[in-house]
Amino acid sequence: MKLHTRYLPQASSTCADESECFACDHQPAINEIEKVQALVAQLRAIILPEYEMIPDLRLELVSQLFGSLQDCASKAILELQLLTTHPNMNVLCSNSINKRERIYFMHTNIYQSWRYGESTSYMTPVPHYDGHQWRKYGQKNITNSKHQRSYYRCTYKHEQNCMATKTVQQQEHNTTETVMYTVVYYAHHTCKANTGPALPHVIETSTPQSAMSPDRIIASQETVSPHTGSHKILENGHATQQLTEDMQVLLKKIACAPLDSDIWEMDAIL
DNA sequence: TACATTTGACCATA
DNA sequence: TATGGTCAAATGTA
Repeated sequence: MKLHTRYLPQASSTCADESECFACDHQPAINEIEKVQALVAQLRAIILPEYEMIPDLRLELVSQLFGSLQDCASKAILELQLLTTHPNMNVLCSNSINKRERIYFMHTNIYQSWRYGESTSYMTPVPHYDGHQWRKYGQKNITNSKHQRSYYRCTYKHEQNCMATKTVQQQEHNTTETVMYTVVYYAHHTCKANTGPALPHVIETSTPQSAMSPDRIIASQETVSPHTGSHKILENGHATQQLTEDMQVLLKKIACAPLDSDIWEMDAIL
């Protein structure tokens, strides 16, 4: 897409109308969402081992729900960062730009290349759980860093010519007790990750292009050992498909469950 | 035995 | 030449 700058007004350094401003300082909100992410990760670490003892549908469902929580938080952070860090985003603050012009700008190269461009980095306590299947192909010591950087490519690189890669590196200084990792994604997945017999021990987070529909959650599967972090594919064939269909029914039931219950009982829904 | 990870070597770039 | 990214053989695991 070619950028047409004629729609871009002079950037304003101040926000004329905060109620409609896209580019105010959202850092406090980002900080709070990052806390939520850390807490969810800790809660998952407590709960999932318990469900490991009961190998039924609930383990998969709980894993997916945790993944969805992380995904929501990550996308919220991404959107907020988008509106606070790009030097041209203050265009959106200008009082002289109308809604149509804003929409146009958000489809231009400046916005799109930054939003979906060469790389996207995230901070997360759970770097392996992003809803895609990755294969580690390298690990390097990085200068001035005591932690190694790991290199991953899409499992379907050769089968489907998917060029998505990512790097994972533990952060030097963590502000909380939770160990945080910097995950950098390069390129986008062009593969269909649901090929092959992958039964979900699914945890999905931080997927830049992911959608939150139950269909998307089912289709995007990563199998990860909760103890080693290594990726595994569990073979189940027909049983996998049946389980997946059951999961979709379950998710729909839960989606329709009353929200005003004092106690959220999965057994009642089941 | 198949597939994933590890790790040293190689390559590109600044 | 140092650094970081990728390759591929060796190794590990289920």
